[in-house]
Amino acid sequence: MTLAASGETDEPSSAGAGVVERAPRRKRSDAKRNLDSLLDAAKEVFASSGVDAPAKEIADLAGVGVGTVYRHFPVRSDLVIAVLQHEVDACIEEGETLSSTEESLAALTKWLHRYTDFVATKRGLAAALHSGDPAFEGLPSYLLQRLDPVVVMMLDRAAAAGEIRSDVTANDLLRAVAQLCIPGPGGPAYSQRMVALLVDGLRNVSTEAR
Amino acid sequence: MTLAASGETDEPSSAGAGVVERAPRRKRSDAKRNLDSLLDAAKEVFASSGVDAPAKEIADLAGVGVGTVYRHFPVRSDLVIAVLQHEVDACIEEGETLSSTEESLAALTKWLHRYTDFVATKRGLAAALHSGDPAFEGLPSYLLQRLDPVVVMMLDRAAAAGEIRSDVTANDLLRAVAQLCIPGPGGPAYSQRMVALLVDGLRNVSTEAR
DNA sequence: GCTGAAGCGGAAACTGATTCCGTATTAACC
DNA sequence: GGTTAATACGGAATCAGTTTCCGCTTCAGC
Repeated sequence: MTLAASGETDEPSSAGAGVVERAPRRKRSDAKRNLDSLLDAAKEVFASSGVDAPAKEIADLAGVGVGTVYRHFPVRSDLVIAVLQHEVDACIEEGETLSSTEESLAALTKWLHRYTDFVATKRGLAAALHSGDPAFEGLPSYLLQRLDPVVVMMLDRAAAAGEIRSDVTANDLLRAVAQLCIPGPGGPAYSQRMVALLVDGLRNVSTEAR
Repeated sequence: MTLAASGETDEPSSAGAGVVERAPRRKRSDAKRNLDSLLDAAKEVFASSGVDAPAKEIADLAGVGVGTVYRHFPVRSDLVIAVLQHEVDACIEEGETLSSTEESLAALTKWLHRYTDFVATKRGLAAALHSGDPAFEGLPSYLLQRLDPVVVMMLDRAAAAGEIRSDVTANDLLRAVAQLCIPGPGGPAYSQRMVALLVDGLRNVSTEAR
């Protein structure tokens, strides 16, 4: 986790071995307040105007200056990640749950549709993920890094059971799904249909690369 | 074909019935020259810097002012369409050829991979298609409108032969393929693999919506 | 050659991102 | 409760790119 601005703990960590160092002073309370309002504001603005909403809009809603936004979150993706954190965690947990309660293919399928819903539902997220905009550089790698383990697990289990081909990686899948979630006419329903098609392709063992 | 700035013919069309009208004067030769250099320059810049390259870059290479770019091509997508015209035509022709020389499923499959290559190879095109940027608004609809007929034909033929499910439209497919062509690690090879997966899903009749 | 319509160039206005720095606030220490 | 240095703040300034606009130039038609 390389979150630039997350809260740390309140306690200043005691100085390292040997070197005589002044204990770092505690984080300022107004900074903490601002960071909180910023996160709240961002969540709201992202939901209504998308993750690429102008920085000023977030700053205004949070009642701070733009400078404060950039100080806490030097790049846009830091802010997006901070806001999405919990939802991503929930996604991971659900993957683990499905894995342990469902048959291997069903678990994978259900989870992919759940993930599709997650990505397709966050305004501008899918587009940002593939925009190539340096402001969002950190996003794809963050999601991949977080989600990869669960997906690998589900994928391996289903492949071992012979339910799906084994020449597609978790990375491939996560990226493809997110691409199919880019909004357009048809809304999330379109994305779900295309993901279903992809999953059907996954089940087609006959054309597997060897 | 709703190309805003394409060449028209040299001859001013004679006036309509009844109304006495001064014959419109011929298009100025310098304007034609500029339009040509603009198209040449755009083709080059699009190839090297992507379809979202700054207007100034194109203007400079063409040896004209930015104003001239905007006069001929009020929105970016007009210019992109003008540049892609021939390649799209070629794509359509190839679809017709494949249709008449190949077995139905093979024709569809080959064509989709050919289309994948086309989209994945034009710098920034796939991203622009799904960017939602108003500057590119016209692009998706142009491509859809041009390509839809051939794809519908191939799709129908394969569906009639029972080779593929019939609950997926040409529109669905074209869009999905273009989404999977958005560049990233793995290059066009990734796109081709994912399109192959999608096609495999298409062949899976068992889960077809009824 | 004249003339006015058509077209030109590039400066100006605008939009949003990002940096910067003088000022305000705070934690720590007395 | 006062002092001080570190920290954080706000928003003006800067920057990059798009888009508009208008005085000047060039061309087609005569």
